[in-house]
Amino acid sequence: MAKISWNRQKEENKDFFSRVYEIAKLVPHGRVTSYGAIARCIGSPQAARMVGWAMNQANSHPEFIPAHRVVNRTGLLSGKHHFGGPRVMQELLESEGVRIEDDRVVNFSSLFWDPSPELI
DNA sequence: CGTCTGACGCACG
DNA sequence: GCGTGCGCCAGAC
Repeated sequence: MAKISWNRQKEENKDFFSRVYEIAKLVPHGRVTSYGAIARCIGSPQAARMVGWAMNQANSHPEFIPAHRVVNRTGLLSGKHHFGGPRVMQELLESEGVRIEDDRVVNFSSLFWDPSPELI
């Protein structure tokens, strides 16, 4: 039983990551979403931290993942230190027209893109 | 195997 | 609106 459930667990984890990346790729240019929103969207509302981990691993993913469009629920650029430099994430967002003030997305509630209704 | 650590979110004050 | 504490769960050591 151990081995089978272990493999199943492994597959579910892989599926989880794949779904996270799939959602992240759907975020429109110039819009942002949150880790928790992605987690809710794939049916694991308490896995927001895992979404963060998935974004951390997004570099090694073969496809391009716009991880800079994913921020925390307050619009804070909590992952900016993982883009090679502390300013990279902000510059990427600003290049898309998203204004940043004090590491926070300006007008976050309007720019927020909720994946749950859109994905269906 | 126990413990710590987070790119989180929520409740509480 | 902000700081603190806690639950969450996969990895690192």
